[in-house]
Amino acid sequence: MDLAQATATSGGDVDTPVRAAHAPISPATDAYLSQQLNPAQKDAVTAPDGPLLILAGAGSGKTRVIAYRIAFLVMERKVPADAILGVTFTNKAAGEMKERVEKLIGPDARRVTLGTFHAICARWLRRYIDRIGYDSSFSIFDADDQLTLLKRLYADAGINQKQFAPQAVRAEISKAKERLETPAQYSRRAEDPFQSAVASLYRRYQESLQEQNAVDFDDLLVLMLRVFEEAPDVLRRFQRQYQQVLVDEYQDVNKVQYLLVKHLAAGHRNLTIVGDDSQAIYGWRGADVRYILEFEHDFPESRVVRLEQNYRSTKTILKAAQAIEAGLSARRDKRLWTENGEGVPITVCQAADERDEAMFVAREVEKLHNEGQRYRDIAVMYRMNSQSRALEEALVRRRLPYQIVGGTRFYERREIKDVLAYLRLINNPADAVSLERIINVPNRGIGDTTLDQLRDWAAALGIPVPYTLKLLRELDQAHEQGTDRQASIAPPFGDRAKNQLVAFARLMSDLQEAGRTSGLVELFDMLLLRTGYREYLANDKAGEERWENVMELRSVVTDYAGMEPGAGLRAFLENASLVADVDSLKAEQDSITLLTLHSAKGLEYPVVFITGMEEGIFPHSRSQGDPEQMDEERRLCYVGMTRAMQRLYLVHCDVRTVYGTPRSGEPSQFLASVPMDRLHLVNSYGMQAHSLGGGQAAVRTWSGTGTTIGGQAGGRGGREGSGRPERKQFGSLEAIIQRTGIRHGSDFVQTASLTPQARPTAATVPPVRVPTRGNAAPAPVVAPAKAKYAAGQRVRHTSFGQGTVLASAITRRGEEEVRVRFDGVGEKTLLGALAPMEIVA
DNA sequence: TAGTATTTAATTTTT
DNA sequence: TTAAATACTA
Repeated sequence: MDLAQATATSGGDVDTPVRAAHAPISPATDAYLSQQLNPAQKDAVTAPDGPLLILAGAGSGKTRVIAYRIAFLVMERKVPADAILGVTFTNKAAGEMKERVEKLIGPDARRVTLGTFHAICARWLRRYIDRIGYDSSFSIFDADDQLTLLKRLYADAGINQKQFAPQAVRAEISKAKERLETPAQYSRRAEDPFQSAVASLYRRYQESLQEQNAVDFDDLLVLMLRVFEEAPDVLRRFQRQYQQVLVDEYQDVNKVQYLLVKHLAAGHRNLTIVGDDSQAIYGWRGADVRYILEFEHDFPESRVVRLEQNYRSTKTILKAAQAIEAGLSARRDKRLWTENGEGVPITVCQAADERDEAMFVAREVEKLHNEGQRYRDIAVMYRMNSQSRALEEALVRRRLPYQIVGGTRFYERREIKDVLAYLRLINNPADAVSLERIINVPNRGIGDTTLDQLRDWAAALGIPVPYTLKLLRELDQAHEQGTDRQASIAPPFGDRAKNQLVAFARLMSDLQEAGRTSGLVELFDMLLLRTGYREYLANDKAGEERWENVMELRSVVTDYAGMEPGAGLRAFLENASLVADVDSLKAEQDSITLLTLHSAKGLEYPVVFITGMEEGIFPHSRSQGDPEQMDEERRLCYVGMTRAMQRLYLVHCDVRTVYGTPRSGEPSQFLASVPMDRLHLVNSYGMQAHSLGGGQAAVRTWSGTGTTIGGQAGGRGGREGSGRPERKQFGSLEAIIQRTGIRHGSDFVQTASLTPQARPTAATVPPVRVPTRGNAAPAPVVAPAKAKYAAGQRVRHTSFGQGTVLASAITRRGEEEVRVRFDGVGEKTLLGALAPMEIVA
């Protein structure tokens, strides 16, 4: 029996008032819920109207609870489905929620409003943004568009890019918006030169957005809030429509989202929020845990339900995660427990470097798969997207199927952005950022000079750039018809440039016409055809693949084929702007999932690997020194570990190559928090790491002295007391030269890194080919007249002892690369300056 | 103007 | 390592 049947059999309630909020629950429903839910979950689901705070620990079944509560509200409390508003963190979560509710109450579920804050606000703004001076065909700018716009504004504001990184300015503006500061308010607060620069940029930025009828991600929320505040009738409408508001992941809500929720629930106060302060990981995005911690302050009459039984993880995993949690400096008291078994110990692996780490993961995955584990049950997580590369390589090499979340996202690919820019411009002719993106893509001979002239002309006329194009077309048309018409200021272009501009303007106007009349798929095809985009891609190295991506986009477009021309385009664009990476995760596909710890929020897997458990990586170096940020890293670790159901692997490397240079890394402090009796220590071959000895020694290694750089050569692992050799890093070329004793200009030079003055002519030093590491193609370099090491030489290294030089070469970087066989240790390739060796004989 | 060569800079996490 | 900005050449 499902909930629908249960309530149906309870009978007789149909005539009772629409919302009998505190009415007793019908016995049938009650019995059904008791059977489906534990007592706390049932309390949460059946809680009476009014503010409700559900503190849901990891794996405590909160999605289930929200779905049941929505179903309960509809079926038992007779709240119309379209009077329920549910906010989730991702679109995927919204989709899943909808499915679950549909299973409980049937097709009515589709009338529930479910989505992310951004998606919901975008939808609402389409209807009401005209109240605050925008047009409903507004473009949504992503971070990339924001940067493009900012860079454009730099010149106008007389600021140069070297001084203040556009990235930093973008982040600062975003923060200001999250605090609801207008440019004027920000300007008043500005103290240092950076802030003054931002103040002026922020003002122009916002003006420019409005001028081109565009909004950024923050605006979606901020402007919706403004609508609420400036158009009370709209707010009242929403308040009336949504009798019940539910918000998931409330610990990651920011000020604007908080205020939106508060406004919506202000009348009836039927607000259900769900969250876990220990899982707050978006502080950097303006989220503030205080909103969940102080919920009861905000809503004194609120009811609190704690979900403390974990159904997901083994006792071992839960204990370990709680040990991480216990290290937080501030948290709400919780007691998460589980009836699940102890399970297997957590595996901690010490790998040599990221390739070794990836190897370990791949090998382990293979082993598990041979034991019957499905690939789709396995996830590999990391702190930064850049860490995925080595993992991918290893998985490809072993031919293991995987899907990756994030990285270069589909919608951020150049070809996709190009096509989207066309579509955006068709939808919103004022969109200058899109216009400038594609005005010369494919090449139309409209270069920088022409573009500058166009902008100057627009400025002189005092109209936005996109309209000057329209004007130019009209002038041209008038000219052809003999009814000559003059612009107040004559267009400054040469004939060639003018013709190209007019042709482009015609093209766009034709496409815009098609946008109004044709279906979306026809429009899409026409756009590709008329622009010659395919031919353009043919010249590209990766043209084939790019074209496939365009075709993939076309298949997405077909989903909107049935809609009205304008509306379909709008819906498609909106969706394209707001999809998150996790949204595209395919659960059905049997493949390993690679994703960042942040994207892993809300997901669960039987087997979880967390890689890069090193100081500086996780916790990230940018967080070190700031207790609040360190707490957030720790919560992130907690989130990651609690994704695991049965098996958890924590992997760290001795050496990791960051931006091309290897660095030694100490094991993450988080590893030291994990109770030793829950661990199984291995090397990258999955073998028990004897050298780590008893737990105590290992813990000491982790928390204190660190491990040896490249210590994998012999007995892998941190030998207690071996100490950590000083961190040796390549600095400037000067430093290299100093350290290696090679003088540039005379002894050797290589072309790429040296200053032009020092670059020799080809005649003086003939290029030779030298062997490089691995099987990579030999790098063409200039032969050193005198390298430090020569084949056959005996050398001594601080970590590896004595050895014999096999070969030596100067790399493109100007580093001397030396291959040495160390006595009893095998062959190693070393960069001279990274690991200087003493020449013995 | 377009294409190529070279230099420089940047690297957290995302709706 | 690589993307993006810049300089240079055809």
